Amino acid sequence: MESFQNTQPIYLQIMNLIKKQIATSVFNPGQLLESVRELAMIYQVNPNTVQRALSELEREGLVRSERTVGRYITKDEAAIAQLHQNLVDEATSTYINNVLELHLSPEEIITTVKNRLKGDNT
Amino acid sequence: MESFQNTQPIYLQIMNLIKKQIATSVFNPGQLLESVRELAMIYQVNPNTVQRALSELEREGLVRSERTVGRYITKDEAAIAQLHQNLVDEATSTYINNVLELHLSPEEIITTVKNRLKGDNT
DNA sequence: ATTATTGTATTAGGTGCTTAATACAGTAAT
DNA sequence: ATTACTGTATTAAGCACCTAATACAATAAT
Repeated sequence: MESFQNTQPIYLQIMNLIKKQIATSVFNPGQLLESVRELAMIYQVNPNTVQRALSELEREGLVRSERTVGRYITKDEAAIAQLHQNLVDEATSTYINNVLELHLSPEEIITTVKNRLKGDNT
Repeated sequence: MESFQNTQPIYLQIMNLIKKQIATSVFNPGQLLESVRELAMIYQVNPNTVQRALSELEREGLVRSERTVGRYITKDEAAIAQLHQNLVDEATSTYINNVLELHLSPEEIITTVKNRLKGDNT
């Protein structure tokens, strides 16, 4: 049960979602993933779209497929730690670039983040 | 002369680009904008794509078109200030949500941002 | 052996985005 | 008046993404 934006390909959004779940141990190393058809039901999308997302994740080495059994999350915990770090770094870089382009000073950026964390505005 | 991602519609990327330029006074209030055909040359895209982006910006009240003269940036400086604030808020919300989902604590978020600002990693 | 599940592949159709090629009406300058 | 520029509109084509409907080979459980 997930909803997706229409401004970005769904298969990319699913990839990012699963990456986050791997990086935060929602899926544990070596764990068997839900089947393509199950995930398609959960996400309310076509099985082909899930297949596309998982194939890309496999190409990146984060999951591997056992042809008639299912898909497993990688056991490589170092790779998972690296994934987590990359996701944090990428998000941070994107954000800092954005607000620098909006002419915020480093001090203003810090206070902006602090204020948002205080207010807990989700 | 701009390059765009292929994961998001170009007209949306152009909208965001122009919004930033309005919010940071690259374009001043009331200023005449480059023509559709000029912008298409600059961005290396089809005039129709620029037209689409500018139409949406007009719908949001940020530019207005003088039918056979050109397009003007809004004179409403309060609206521009509001635009700037909205862009900052939206970027910050998106970022905080992202890193919270990655299980970073508020303290870790602050130090991550500070470190990135120190390192000046663009 | 049969049944249900797995990943994978194929075909067809629909939609949105982008490009290309024109065209038109109105303004400004010569 | 002519010329060159505006925004705007239309048509056709191509492409990526998504869906729907199947199908197949291999595994696991009964």
